[in-house]
Amino acid sequence: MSLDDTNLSLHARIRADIEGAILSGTLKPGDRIPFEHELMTQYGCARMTVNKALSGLVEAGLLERRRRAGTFVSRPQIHMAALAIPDIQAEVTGRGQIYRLELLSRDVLPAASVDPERMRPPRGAKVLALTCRHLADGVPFAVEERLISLKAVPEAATADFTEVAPGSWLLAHVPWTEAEHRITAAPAARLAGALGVEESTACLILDRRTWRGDQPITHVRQVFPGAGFDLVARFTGAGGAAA
Amino acid sequence: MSLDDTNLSLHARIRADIEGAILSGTLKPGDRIPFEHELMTQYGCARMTVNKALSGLVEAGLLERRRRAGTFVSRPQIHMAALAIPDIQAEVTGRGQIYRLELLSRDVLPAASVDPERMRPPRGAKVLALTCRHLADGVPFAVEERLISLKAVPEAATADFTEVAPGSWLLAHVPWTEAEHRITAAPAARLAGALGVEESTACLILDRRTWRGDQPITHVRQVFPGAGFDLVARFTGAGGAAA
DNA sequence: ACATAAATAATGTATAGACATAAAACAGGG
DNA sequence: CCCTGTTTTATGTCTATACATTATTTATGT
Repeated sequence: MSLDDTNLSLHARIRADIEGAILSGTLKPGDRIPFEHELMTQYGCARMTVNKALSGLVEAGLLERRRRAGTFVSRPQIHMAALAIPDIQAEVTGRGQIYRLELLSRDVLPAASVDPERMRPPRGAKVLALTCRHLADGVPFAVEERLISLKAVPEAATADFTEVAPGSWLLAHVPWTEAEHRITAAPAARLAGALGVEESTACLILDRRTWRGDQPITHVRQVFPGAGFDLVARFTGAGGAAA
Repeated sequence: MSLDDTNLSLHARIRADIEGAILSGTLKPGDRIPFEHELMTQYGCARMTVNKALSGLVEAGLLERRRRAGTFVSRPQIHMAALAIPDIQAEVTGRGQIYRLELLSRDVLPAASVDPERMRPPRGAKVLALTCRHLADGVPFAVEERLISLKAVPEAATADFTEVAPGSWLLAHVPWTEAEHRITAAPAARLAGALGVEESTACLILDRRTWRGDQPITHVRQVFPGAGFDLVARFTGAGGAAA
């Protein structure tokens, strides 16, 4: 089973063996893996050690366990992928380009005047509305329109967003518990000027909203001219099915 | 700590307590949580029980542990979200519309003539190239261009893709181990006719590739006219930071 | 003061047992 | 044949202990 006697701990080796068998296809979704008792004698260890290995794989979603029946390879149900939502500054500098931020507008709005489609701040709260342009080597890379609830993030009122991008600032300051992303395509339209493209240019639009419990924190719409950017989601996982 | 004495197991309760404290913000990223030894006396249990609770939270990415230093709330680095990649048929019927599939073209190509950007099939392998149109209530919903490696999926050569969409067929037949998704925006261009829109219409483009080990299985490019569709990723999780 | 060695304190791993729990298999009784 | 208990069995949880590992702190020698 484990030809290479690496320096892994025993439970990590058991785990790696099973994970490998699943990823290589030797074990297929729905297959039953040996009982804890069998693995225990097979590896010559205590049941807790086997249990810890299997528990990790259950947590990771590779296995399912049914009492009395045994432990089975999960059939990956919905096709999920880990989507890395990029920090724009990191994305630009990661490409070896020079990043620059421009703050195009900054306003404090009463909650009532905020489009409820974008954010539903608590009654009476104030909302900071920002428009920023991200540039890569001086060329517009993206424009973002952002709302920040000052009820949730009062410190934002005094933060200087001419140097640090609001996204990076929030990333470092405010924890969230829920997030929603919506990805669409649309023409640049009224943002064409700010992006330096034609009005009809196809753009990738990323809407992101975050909450802390019930309280909304921020909503941001980032608009990327189509040619310059794409989102990549890479997934290595349990024998799903190729769609 | 745990006011509601639910029917949870002890390690699950410890875990829930800490998870709750993180999600509610009582514990912030970077904070140190009590040592195992302290939690052990606090809950009146063995260290292994505490350890199991914490190990789960480490696996889930909520905690980080440093020997001799203690256990800390993670500062969530990259912003990840679970993205549900939709099955088009399910998406359409889920909206209460009638789904229909049209097979526009079907060819078998030698590996050498396949754009290596799309797929790198093994030498000498044949590749099935399909173009399909998905319709919702008779209106074009998406066009997909697909390559299927007949080396990896020989059964595809004889499958009837005029009824079942290739995506659904593969979903039911072929397990994968790795997948990559790339999301971009572009004008409809040469697919404008098939989609029934202007050439300049902004479209959402989803490129998906799947592998089984090193062997490529399929590549598909699905093109959605901008107005008709969006991808949604919802994430409830560990005290990340609001970007 | 500075490099080096020893003590310390936290997590990491593992053990051998125990009892709990739930679901499947098996038995009988109607 | 169906329904109902009873037994079996694999996982679920937990304990008390032991030693390993490693980064820090403290002590020590130059």
